[in-house]
Amino acid sequence: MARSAADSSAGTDAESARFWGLERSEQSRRLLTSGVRCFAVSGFHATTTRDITSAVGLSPGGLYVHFASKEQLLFEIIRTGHVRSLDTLRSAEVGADAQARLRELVRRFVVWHAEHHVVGRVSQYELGALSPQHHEEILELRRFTTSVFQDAVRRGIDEGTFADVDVHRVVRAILSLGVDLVRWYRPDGDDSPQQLGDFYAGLTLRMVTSATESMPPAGLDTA
Amino acid sequence: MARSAADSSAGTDAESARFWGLERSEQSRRLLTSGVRCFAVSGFHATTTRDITSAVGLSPGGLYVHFASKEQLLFEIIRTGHVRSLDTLRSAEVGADAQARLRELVRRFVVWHAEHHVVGRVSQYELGALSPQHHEEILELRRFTTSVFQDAVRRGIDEGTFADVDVHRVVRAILSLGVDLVRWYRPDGDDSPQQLGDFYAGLTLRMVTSATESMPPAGLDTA
DNA sequence: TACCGGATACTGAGCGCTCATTTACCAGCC
DNA sequence: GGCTGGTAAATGAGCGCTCAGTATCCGGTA
Repeated sequence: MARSAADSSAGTDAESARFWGLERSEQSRRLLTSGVRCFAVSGFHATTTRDITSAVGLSPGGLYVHFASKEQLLFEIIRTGHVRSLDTLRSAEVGADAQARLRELVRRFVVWHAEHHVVGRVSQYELGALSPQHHEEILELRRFTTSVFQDAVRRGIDEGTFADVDVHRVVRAILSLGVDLVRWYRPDGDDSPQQLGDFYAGLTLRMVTSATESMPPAGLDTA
Repeated sequence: MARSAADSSAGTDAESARFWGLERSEQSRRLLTSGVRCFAVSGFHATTTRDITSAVGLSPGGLYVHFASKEQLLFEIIRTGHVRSLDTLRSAEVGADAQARLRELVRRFVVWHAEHHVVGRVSQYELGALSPQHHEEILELRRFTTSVFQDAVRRGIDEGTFADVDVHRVVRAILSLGVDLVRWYRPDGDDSPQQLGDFYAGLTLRMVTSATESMPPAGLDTA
């Protein structure tokens, strides 16, 4: 059975510390976890500082001992979510052939988003509530993620393992499949994160290995 | 060139009337269109009745002549979005073979979400702001959409045209690709809605026609 | 051991403000 | 003269955040 306790990345204290960072105080981590839960359920603007703090037994003012503002708390959540997701991609083996490489990347990306679908939902849905500076900082992290996949696909094309697919389009499709998980995934559903990872990795490989059909070039309308 | 004026489904008065419904007054339709724009940019809770009404030259109270509440306005937007999207699926030819059928469904679904990505974003992202009753009503519409795709895939499997794929999983992937469009699609990007429709239709067919790899059955963890 | 000084964590009242909605009123118009 | 579509002002609730004050802990000192 899937580890249902890990679905919001705060199963145990040790897990929580590893996820949010060892340098943060336990109370800070509790507030982050509470924020994740509240933002995921109601969205940033509909959750109050009272909601967040009362869930960890603090009064409203207690939040400002640990964070400068509600928005800062959101930013720490979203940044950590993106960094952790990127970490799992970075720690993937590079040595294997292009097919194994892409398979592993997709698997990791999907597994991460399934296991951390609550953090993921906040990271994807509440971006618009960030300040422009914070927003830009997150977009920078995303460009990194995108380029990891693009490099993997390009490598397969160069090697001749993959068909001559449109890299941008295919990578966008791969990211869509992973990202959209956070919208519908439920830990009590039929699939474990690993099963979904395997399944989507299979889909992805079919996307890049089958022969390219005659596809109109980008920039021209077919109509 | 893609019809950029139609990207929020309110290019002309006639288009607007056809989209929102002929029975609605022009001012109502203007408010709906303004609501779409505001909700898409800032989200439901962060947009004020002033934002919505001032964009059409009304005072805040003017909204309540046409809608019972801000939530009701949101509901009308989301309901209409889902109904219109479903309409395009329903009006697709049934007669052709399973492959042509699925191709056409995906194409229509993708084209609709690209052309109406602003309405689509509100429909997908602001569901949580609806009242429980309204929320449930939307979920009902979604089940319809899902079953249209499921029937199409099942038909291909029964006919022997498609591989013996997992219908639930594949359809979820198809819906993910279409739905996630509203998150990233920009009308000034490289792809027109039709091109994306063709591209994703191609991906989808590869998903269902290639041989099934050895995939673990759902419900058991691979770990 | 006893005491002190200061840092840290937190409380909870409440300020200043904004919000959705209501109400009272008004102008055309069939 | 009521109906429709609108305004402006008022209402009351609730928001993020501040701040004066309290509790607790800890190292240094004698």
